[in-house]
Amino acid sequence: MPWRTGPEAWRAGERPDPYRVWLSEVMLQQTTVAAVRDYFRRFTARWPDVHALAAAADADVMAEWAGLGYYARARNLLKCARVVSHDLDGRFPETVEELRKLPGIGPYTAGAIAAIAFDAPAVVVDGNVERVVARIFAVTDPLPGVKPELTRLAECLTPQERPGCHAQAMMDLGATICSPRNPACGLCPVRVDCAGYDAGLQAELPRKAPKPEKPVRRGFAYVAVGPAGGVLLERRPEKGLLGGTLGFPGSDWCEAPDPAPPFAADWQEAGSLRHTFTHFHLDLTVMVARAARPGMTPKAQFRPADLPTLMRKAWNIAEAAISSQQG
DNA sequence: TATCCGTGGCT
DNA sequence: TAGCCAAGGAT
Repeated sequence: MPWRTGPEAWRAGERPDPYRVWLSEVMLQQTTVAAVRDYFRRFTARWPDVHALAAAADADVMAEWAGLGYYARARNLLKCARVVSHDLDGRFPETVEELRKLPGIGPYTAGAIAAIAFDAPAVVVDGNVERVVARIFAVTDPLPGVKPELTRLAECLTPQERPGCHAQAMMDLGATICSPRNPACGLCPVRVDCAGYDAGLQAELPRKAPKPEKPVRRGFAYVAVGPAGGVLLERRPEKGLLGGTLGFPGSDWCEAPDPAPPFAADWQEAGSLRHTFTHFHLDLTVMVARAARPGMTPKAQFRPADLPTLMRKAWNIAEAAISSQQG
Protein backbone atom coordinates (compact mmCIF):
# COMPACT_ATOMS: atom_id res chain seq x y z
CA MET A 1 0.00 0.00 0.00
CA PRO A 2 2.36 2.67 -1.25
CA TRP A 3 0.13 5.60 -0.29
CA ARG A 4 0.22 4.37 3.30
CA THR A 5 4.01 4.41 3.51
CA GLY A 6 4.18 8.19 3.60
CA PRO A 7 3.58 11.32 1.57
CA GLU A 8 6.52 10.61 -0.77
CA ALA A 9 4.38 8.32 -2.87
CA TRP A 10 2.22 11.16 -4.13
CA ARG A 11 4.23 14.27 -3.45
CA ALA A 12 5.14 14.37 -7.13
CA GLY A 13 1.51 15.05 -7.94
CA GLU A 14 0.31 11.65 -9.12
CA ARG A 15 -2.77 10.26 -7.39
CA PRO A 16 -3.10 6.69 -6.22
CA ASP A 17 -5.48 4.32 -8.00
CA PRO A 18 -8.95 4.72 -6.40
CA TYR A 19 -9.54 0.96 -6.73
CA ARG A 20 -6.46 0.23 -4.65
CA VAL A 21 -7.26 2.92 -2.13
CA TRP A 22 -10.78 1.54 -1.71
CA LEU A 23 -9.58 -2.07 -1.42
CA SER A 24 -6.91 -1.24 1.14
CA GLU A 25 -9.21 0.98 3.21
CA VAL A 26 -11.86 -1.73 3.41
CA MET A 27 -9.22 -4.27 4.44
CA LEU A 28 -7.88 -1.82 7.02
CA GLN A 29 -11.24 -1.49 8.77
CA GLN A 30 -10.58 -2.81 12.29
CA THR A 31 -7.40 -4.41 11.02
CA THR A 32 -3.71 -3.53 11.21
CA VAL A 33 -1.48 -2.74 8.26
CA ALA A 34 0.70 -5.75 9.10
CA ALA A 35 -2.27 -8.12 8.89
CA VAL A 36 -3.53 -6.57 5.65
CA ARG A 37 -0.33 -6.36 3.63
CA ASP A 38 -0.20 -9.87 2.17
CA TYR A 39 -3.94 -9.99 1.56
CA PHE A 40 -3.73 -6.72 -0.36
CA ARG A 41 -0.88 -8.05 -2.47
CA ARG A 42 -2.74 -11.25 -3.32
CA PHE A 43 -6.00 -9.44 -4.16
CA THR A 44 -4.35 -6.89 -6.43
CA ALA A 45 -2.26 -9.55 -8.17
CA ARG A 46 -5.31 -11.70 -8.83
CA TRP A 47 -7.81 -8.89 -9.50
CA PRO A 48 -5.87 -5.84 -10.75
CA ASP A 49 -8.90 -3.61 -11.32
CA VAL A 50 -12.52 -3.25 -10.27
CA HIS A 51 -13.86 -5.00 -13.38
CA ALA A 52 -11.75 -8.08 -12.67
CA LEU A 53 -12.94 -8.19 -9.09
CA ALA A 54 -16.56 -7.67 -10.11
CA ALA A 55 -16.29 -10.70 -12.42
CA ALA A 56 -14.81 -12.96 -9.71
CA ALA A 57 -16.75 -15.89 -8.28
CA ASP A 58 -18.08 -15.28 -4.76
CA ALA A 59 -16.37 -18.43 -3.45
CA ASP A 60 -12.98 -17.31 -4.79
CA VAL A 61 -13.24 -13.95 -3.04
CA MET A 62 -14.37 -15.55 0.23
CA ALA A 63 -11.45 -18.00 0.02
CA GLU A 64 -8.96 -15.21 -0.64
CA TRP A 65 -10.37 -13.22 2.30
CA ALA A 66 -10.28 -16.23 4.66
CA GLY A 67 -8.41 -15.43 7.86
CA LEU A 68 -8.79 -11.67 7.64
CA GLY A 69 -12.02 -11.60 9.65
CA TYR A 70 -15.26 -9.60 9.55
CA TYR A 71 -16.48 -11.49 6.53
CA ALA A 72 -19.33 -9.08 5.82
CA ARG A 73 -16.57 -6.86 4.46
CA ALA A 74 -15.78 -9.43 1.75
CA ARG A 75 -19.42 -9.81 0.79
CA ASN A 76 -19.89 -6.03 0.64
CA LEU A 77 -16.62 -5.68 -1.27
CA LEU A 78 -18.00 -7.80 -4.08
CA LYS A 79 -21.35 -6.01 -4.07
CA CYS A 80 -19.56 -2.68 -4.25
CA ALA A 81 -17.21 -3.82 -7.03
CA ARG A 82 -20.19 -4.94 -9.10
CA VAL A 83 -22.02 -1.65 -8.67
CA VAL A 84 -18.93 0.35 -9.63
CA SER A 85 -18.10 -1.94 -12.54
CA HIS A 86 -21.61 -2.31 -13.98
CA ASP A 87 -23.39 0.90 -13.04
CA LEU A 88 -20.59 3.46 -12.76
CA ASP A 89 -18.44 2.41 -15.70
CA GLY A 90 -15.66 1.31 -13.37
CA ARG A 91 -15.18 4.76 -11.84
CA PHE A 92 -15.42 5.34 -8.11
CA PRO A 93 -17.42 8.40 -7.04
CA GLU A 94 -15.25 11.33 -5.93
CA THR A 95 -17.43 12.76 -3.18
CA VAL A 96 -18.04 11.53 0.35
CA GLU A 97 -21.79 11.73 -0.18
CA GLU A 98 -21.75 9.46 -3.24
CA LEU A 99 -19.14 7.07 -1.82
CA ARG A 100 -21.25 6.61 1.32
CA LYS A 101 -24.05 5.07 -0.77
CA LEU A 102 -21.89 2.09 -1.74
CA PRO A 103 -22.00 -1.16 0.26
CA GLY A 104 -19.35 -1.44 2.96
CA ILE A 105 -18.34 2.22 2.76
CA GLY A 106 -19.14 4.16 5.92
CA PRO A 107 -18.14 7.64 7.09
CA TYR A 108 -14.49 6.79 7.66
CA THR A 109 -13.86 4.87 4.44
CA ALA A 110 -15.72 7.43 2.32
CA GLY A 111 -13.58 10.20 3.79
CA ALA A 112 -10.38 8.23 3.34
CA ILE A 113 -11.06 7.47 -0.33
CA ALA A 114 -12.13 11.04 -1.09
CA ALA A 115 -9.06 12.49 0.64
CA ILE A 116 -6.40 10.01 -0.45
CA ALA A 117 -7.56 9.15 -3.96
CA PHE A 118 -9.09 12.49 -4.96
CA ASP A 119 -7.49 14.97 -2.54
CA ALA A 120 -10.95 16.19 -1.51
CA PRO A 121 -11.25 18.19 1.74
CA ALA A 122 -12.89 15.31 3.57
CA VAL A 123 -12.81 14.82 7.32
CA VAL A 124 -11.19 11.48 7.96
CA VAL A 125 -11.63 10.15 11.47
CA ASP A 126 -10.45 6.65 12.31
CA GLY A 127 -9.33 5.34 15.68
CA ASN A 128 -5.88 6.83 15.20
CA VAL A 129 -7.28 10.28 14.52
CA GLU A 130 -9.65 10.03 17.49
CA ARG A 131 -6.65 9.37 19.70
CA VAL A 132 -4.54 12.19 18.25
CA VAL A 133 -7.39 14.70 18.57
CA ALA A 134 -8.36 13.59 22.09
CA ARG A 135 -4.75 14.17 23.16
CA ILE A 136 -4.15 17.47 21.36
CA PHE A 137 -7.31 18.95 22.92
CA ALA A 138 -7.09 16.98 26.19
CA VAL A 139 -10.61 15.59 25.80
CA THR A 140 -11.33 13.50 28.88
CA ASP A 141 -14.90 12.35 28.23
CA PRO A 142 -15.08 8.66 27.24
CA LEU A 143 -15.68 7.06 23.85
CA PRO A 144 -17.92 6.24 22.18
CA GLY A 145 -20.08 9.08 23.51
CA VAL A 146 -17.51 11.75 22.79
CA LYS A 147 -16.97 10.69 19.18
CA PRO A 148 -19.08 13.49 17.64
CA GLU A 149 -17.04 16.05 19.59
CA LEU A 150 -13.77 14.48 18.39
CA THR A 151 -15.07 14.55 14.82
CA ARG A 152 -15.90 18.23 15.18
CA LEU A 153 -12.42 18.98 16.52
CA ALA A 154 -10.82 16.95 13.70
CA GLU A 155 -12.84 19.03 11.25
CA CYS A 156 -11.33 22.22 12.72
CA LEU A 157 -7.86 20.88 11.99
CA THR A 158 -8.55 19.91 8.36
CA PRO A 159 -6.96 22.44 5.99
CA GLN A 160 -8.23 23.48 2.57
CA GLU A 161 -4.76 22.92 1.19
CA ARG A 162 -3.66 19.36 0.54
CA PRO A 163 -6.37 17.77 2.69
CA GLY A 164 -5.37 14.32 1.48
CA CYS A 165 -1.88 14.85 2.78
CA HIS A 166 -3.28 16.08 6.10
CA ALA A 167 -5.57 13.06 6.48
CA GLN A 168 -2.68 10.76 5.78
CA ALA A 169 -0.43 12.59 8.23
CA MET A 170 -3.00 12.43 11.06
CA MET A 171 -3.45 8.69 10.62
CA ASP A 172 0.30 8.09 10.35
CA LEU A 173 0.94 10.15 13.48
CA GLY A 174 -1.59 8.05 15.36
CA ALA A 175 -0.23 4.80 13.98
CA THR A 176 3.38 5.55 14.87
CA ILE A 177 4.29 8.30 17.34
CA CYS A 178 0.93 8.96 19.00
CA SER A 179 0.45 5.28 19.79
CA PRO A 180 -2.14 3.91 22.23
CA ARG A 181 0.40 3.10 24.95
CA ASN A 182 3.77 4.74 25.53
CA PRO A 183 3.38 7.49 22.94
CA ALA A 184 6.73 8.81 21.70
CA CYS A 185 6.08 12.44 22.66
CA GLY A 186 9.80 13.19 22.45
CA LEU A 187 9.60 12.67 18.68
CA CYS A 188 6.25 14.34 18.17
CA PRO A 189 6.08 17.33 15.82
CA VAL A 190 2.93 18.72 17.49
CA ARG A 191 3.89 18.23 21.12
CA VAL A 192 4.15 21.98 21.70
CA ASP A 193 0.48 22.29 20.73
CA CYS A 194 -0.68 19.26 22.72
CA ALA A 195 -2.89 20.03 25.73
CA GLY A 196 -2.88 16.35 26.68
CA TYR A 197 0.90 16.39 26.93
CA ASP A 198 0.83 19.63 28.93
CA ALA A 199 -1.56 18.01 31.39
CA GLY A 200 0.44 14.77 31.53
CA LEU A 201 -2.65 12.88 30.38
CA GLN A 202 -1.38 11.74 26.97
CA ALA A 203 -1.04 8.04 27.81
CA GLU A 204 -4.55 7.69 29.24
CA LEU A 205 -6.42 9.42 26.43
CA PRO A 206 -8.80 8.78 24.87
CA ARG A 207 -10.80 7.29 27.75
CA LYS A 208 -13.20 4.51 26.90
CA ALA A 209 -16.38 3.22 28.46
CA PRO A 210 -15.92 -0.18 30.15
CA LYS A 211 -16.87 -3.12 27.94
CA PRO A 212 -19.28 -5.83 28.96
CA GLU A 213 -17.67 -9.17 29.76
CA LYS A 214 -17.77 -12.03 27.26
CA PRO A 215 -19.84 -15.11 28.00
CA VAL A 216 -18.53 -18.61 27.18
CA ARG A 217 -20.44 -20.67 24.63
CA ARG A 218 -19.80 -24.27 23.68
CA GLY A 219 -20.22 -26.23 20.49
CA PHE A 220 -19.27 -29.31 18.48
CA ALA A 221 -17.68 -29.47 15.04
CA TYR A 222 -17.66 -32.67 12.97
CA VAL A 223 -14.76 -33.40 10.65
CA ALA A 224 -15.50 -36.32 8.34
CA VAL A 225 -12.57 -37.63 6.32
CA GLY A 226 -13.14 -39.96 3.37
CA PRO A 227 -11.01 -42.94 2.32
CA ALA A 228 -9.13 -40.81 -0.23
CA GLY A 229 -8.70 -37.90 2.16
CA GLY A 230 -11.67 -35.79 1.11
CA VAL A 231 -13.46 -33.70 3.75
CA LEU A 232 -17.08 -32.73 4.30
CA LEU A 233 -17.48 -28.93 4.23
CA GLU A 234 -20.49 -26.68 4.17
CA ARG A 235 -20.96 -23.03 3.36
CA ARG A 236 -22.43 -21.04 6.23
CA PRO A 237 -25.49 -18.83 5.73
CA GLU A 238 -24.82 -15.36 4.32
CA LYS A 239 -25.91 -13.54 7.44
CA GLY A 240 -24.56 -13.83 10.94
CA LEU A 241 -21.33 -15.10 12.43
CA LEU A 242 -18.73 -16.18 9.83
CA GLY A 243 -21.42 -15.50 7.23
CA GLY A 244 -20.69 -16.93 3.79
CA THR A 245 -17.52 -18.76 4.86
CA LEU A 246 -16.67 -22.45 4.57
CA GLY A 247 -16.67 -24.66 7.63
CA PHE A 248 -17.36 -28.06 9.16
CA PRO A 249 -20.88 -29.07 10.10
CA GLY A 250 -21.66 -28.71 13.78
CA SER A 251 -24.01 -27.97 16.64
CA ASP A 252 -25.46 -24.70 17.81
CA TRP A 253 -23.11 -22.56 19.85
CA CYS A 254 -24.70 -21.88 23.22
CA GLU A 255 -24.33 -22.55 26.92
CA ALA A 256 -25.20 -26.27 26.68
CA PRO A 257 -25.45 -27.45 23.07
CA ASP A 258 -26.70 -30.88 22.05
CA PRO A 259 -24.27 -32.87 19.93
CA ALA A 260 -25.38 -32.70 16.30
CA PRO A 261 -23.47 -35.14 14.10
CA PRO A 262 -24.34 -34.57 10.42
CA PHE A 263 -24.74 -38.33 9.92
CA ALA A 264 -24.34 -41.51 11.95
CA ALA A 265 -20.72 -42.68 12.20
CA ASP A 266 -18.10 -43.69 14.70
CA TRP A 267 -17.38 -40.13 15.88
CA GLN A 268 -14.32 -39.82 18.09
CA GLU A 269 -13.33 -36.79 20.13
CA ALA A 270 -10.14 -35.35 18.61
CA GLY A 271 -9.68 -32.48 21.03
CA SER A 272 -11.04 -29.04 21.78
CA LEU A 273 -10.12 -25.42 21.28
CA ARG A 274 -11.03 -21.97 22.51
CA HIS A 275 -11.64 -19.16 20.06
CA THR A 276 -12.62 -15.64 21.05
CA PHE A 277 -15.01 -13.66 18.89
CA THR A 278 -15.97 -10.04 19.34
CA HIS A 279 -18.57 -10.70 22.00
CA PHE A 280 -18.13 -14.26 23.30
CA HIS A 281 -15.63 -17.05 23.86
CA LEU A 282 -16.27 -20.34 22.09
CA ASP A 283 -15.12 -23.69 23.48
CA LEU A 284 -15.36 -26.01 20.51
CA THR A 285 -15.09 -29.79 20.75
CA VAL A 286 -13.76 -31.32 17.54
CA MET A 287 -15.11 -34.73 16.55
CA VAL A 288 -13.65 -36.85 13.76
CA ALA A 289 -14.77 -39.90 11.81
CA ARG A 290 -13.57 -41.87 8.82
CA ALA A 291 -16.50 -42.05 6.44
CA ALA A 292 -17.33 -41.70 2.77
CA ARG A 293 -20.11 -39.25 2.01
CA PRO A 294 -21.46 -37.74 -1.19
CA GLY A 295 -20.47 -34.12 -1.73
CA MET A 296 -17.12 -34.31 -0.02
CA THR A 297 -14.44 -31.85 -1.12
CA PRO A 298 -11.62 -33.92 -2.67
CA LYS A 299 -8.28 -33.82 -0.88
CA ALA A 300 -6.60 -32.05 -3.81
CA GLN A 301 -9.14 -29.20 -3.69
CA PHE A 302 -9.18 -28.75 0.07
CA ARG A 303 -7.00 -25.88 1.24
CA PRO A 304 -7.14 -25.14 4.98
CA ALA A 305 -6.10 -21.56 4.12
CA ASP A 306 -9.54 -21.08 2.55
CA LEU A 307 -11.17 -21.51 5.96
CA PRO A 308 -11.75 -18.84 8.58
CA THR A 309 -9.38 -19.09 11.53
CA LEU A 310 -11.77 -20.96 13.81
CA MET A 311 -12.29 -23.73 11.27
CA ARG A 312 -8.58 -23.84 10.47
CA LYS A 313 -7.89 -24.46 14.17
CA ALA A 314 -10.51 -27.22 14.17
CA TRP A 315 -8.90 -28.79 11.10
CA ASN A 316 -5.45 -28.75 12.74
CA ILE A 317 -6.84 -30.67 15.70
CA ALA A 318 -8.72 -33.14 13.50
CA GLU A 319 -5.76 -33.73 11.22
CA ALA A 320 -3.43 -34.41 14.15
CA ALA A 321 -5.88 -36.93 15.60
CA ILE A 322 -6.37 -38.71 12.30
CA SER A 323 -2.70 -38.95 11.42
CA SER A 324 -1.90 -40.33 14.90
CA GLN A 325 -4.67 -42.93 14.49
CA GLN A 326 -2.98 -44.11 11.34
CA GLY A 327 0.22 -44.43 13.30
C1' DT B 1 -28.73 3.89 20.32
C1' DA B 2 -27.13 -0.70 20.93
C1' DT B 3 -25.64 -4.92 19.22
C1' DC B 4 -23.42 -7.92 16.09
C1' DC B 5 -19.49 -8.87 13.37
C1' DG B 6 -12.78 -11.91 13.65
C1' DT B 7 -8.29 -11.66 14.26
C1' DG B 8 -3.52 -11.13 15.71
C1' DG B 9 -0.19 -8.86 18.51
C1' DC B 10 1.16 -7.49 22.96
C1' DT B 11 1.70 -8.12 27.98
C1' DT C 1 -0.09 -18.90 27.67
C1' DA C 2 -4.15 -16.77 28.50
C1' DG C 3 -6.22 -12.53 28.69
C1' DC C 4 -6.37 -7.87 26.99
C1' DC C 5 -6.57 -4.57 23.43
C1' DA C 6 -7.25 -2.18 19.00
C1' DA C 7 -10.54 -0.67 15.58
C1' DG C 8 -15.69 0.69 11.18
C1' DG C 9 -20.03 -0.69 9.15
C1' DA C 10 -24.64 -2.59 9.07
C1' DT C 11 -28.88 -3.05 11.07
